[in-house]
Amino acid sequence: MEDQARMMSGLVGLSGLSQVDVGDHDAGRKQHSLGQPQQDIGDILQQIMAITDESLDEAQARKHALNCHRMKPALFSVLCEIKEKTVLSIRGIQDEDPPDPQIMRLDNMLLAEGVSGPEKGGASAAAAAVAAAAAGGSPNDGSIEHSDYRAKLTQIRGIYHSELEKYEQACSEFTNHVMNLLREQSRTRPISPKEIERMVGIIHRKFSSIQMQLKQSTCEAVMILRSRFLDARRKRRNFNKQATEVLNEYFYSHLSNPYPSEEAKEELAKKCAITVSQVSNWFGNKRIRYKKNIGKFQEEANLYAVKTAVDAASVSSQASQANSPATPNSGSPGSYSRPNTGHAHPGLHPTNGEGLFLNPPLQPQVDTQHRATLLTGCYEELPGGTLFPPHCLHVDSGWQDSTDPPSLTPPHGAPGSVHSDTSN
DNA sequence: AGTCATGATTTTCA
DNA sequence: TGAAAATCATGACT
Repeated sequence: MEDQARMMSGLVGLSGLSQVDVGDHDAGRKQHSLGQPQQDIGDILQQIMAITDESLDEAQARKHALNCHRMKPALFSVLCEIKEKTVLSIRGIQDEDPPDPQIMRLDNMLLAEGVSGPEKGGASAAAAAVAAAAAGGSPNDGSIEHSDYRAKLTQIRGIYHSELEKYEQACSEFTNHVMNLLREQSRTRPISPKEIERMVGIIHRKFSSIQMQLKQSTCEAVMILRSRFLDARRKRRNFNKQATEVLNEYFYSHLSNPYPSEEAKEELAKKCAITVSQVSNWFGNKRIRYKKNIGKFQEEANLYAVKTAVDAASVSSQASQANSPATPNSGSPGSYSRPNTGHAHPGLHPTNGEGLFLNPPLQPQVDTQHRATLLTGCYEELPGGTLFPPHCLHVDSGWQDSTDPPSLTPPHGAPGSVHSDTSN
């Protein structure tokens, strides 16, 4: 019996080499309950402590001695019996963990943001999504910001993958190490495959919690990057002077119907080096602000009326010199006329427009030579020196349907190269 | 710091 | 779905 106890203490000591709990406590407890004197515990502990001082060779030799001990088979069977009675330590352990919803959420998020998943599609898709969300920002530095965003996302992606790889490598290394250890120990004490499995599960759970932290940090980083990028679109930059002029020219020359069609918006956007949505914003703001305070915009309106009239006159005189003036604005290169005529925005404007305009023919229509002439003539007829009558607007019902198709005015003084100063 | 102008966003509506 | 209206946010100016 003394031999057996010594052997057991040796076994416990050996198992102490591993920092992993492999059921040694059960053995220790059982040993105590088998009636061993209390002081033996002290001996065992001493041996456990002593084993750390032993060299590897000594430990191996000791292990070998234990394995060759004549009582070893007997001890092994006793341990098996003990094990049988203590399977409860294994019982109740869930074999299969349901997938953690938190990890699933993080995974989905990382996939959507282009951090995990296929390299190319993911990152560029996310960048495209952000680009789309940021539509309305300046096209110039927008591309810079997009590339900046992409670069940062790639950086995050790189760090995430390298860290993930490290974790996975460490996890598999540690798992292998523990499994080898357990397999080796299984020669001296009973270790069921299920126990090994359980141990592997514990290790994987530990590592997956670390991975979750990594995923969480990565998600946070992407969110911060994203919010920073998207916040940039709120940063307002004034359009440059030329862009404002172009927009104002269109607005005041189509004051009767300041609703540019999609094509016109695209043309304007191109001319002003801004996006179509910015053009829409501008017209939306302009209409509402003009309507709210017509008086304030009177001077501006006059200014652009004169400007467009003068430009139209000069354009038409050039055209008459060079060509037949019969159809001065049709089909000529640079013409901004649109093919569709009539109601460009059916249903968008109130239908009660009849009689809203006190002087509809006075609308500055500079699309044709005749209209330009008419326009300049009209100014003289206007009383009180008011060049641009605000009457074309019915405040309650908005703008009347124009008899004139919404077309862009000829590119008077069109800026060949408009640069956004904003850099907006 | 206060004010105004103006581009962008959000809400509401037809 | 696009426009109106309200609101936010920022730049420029004083």
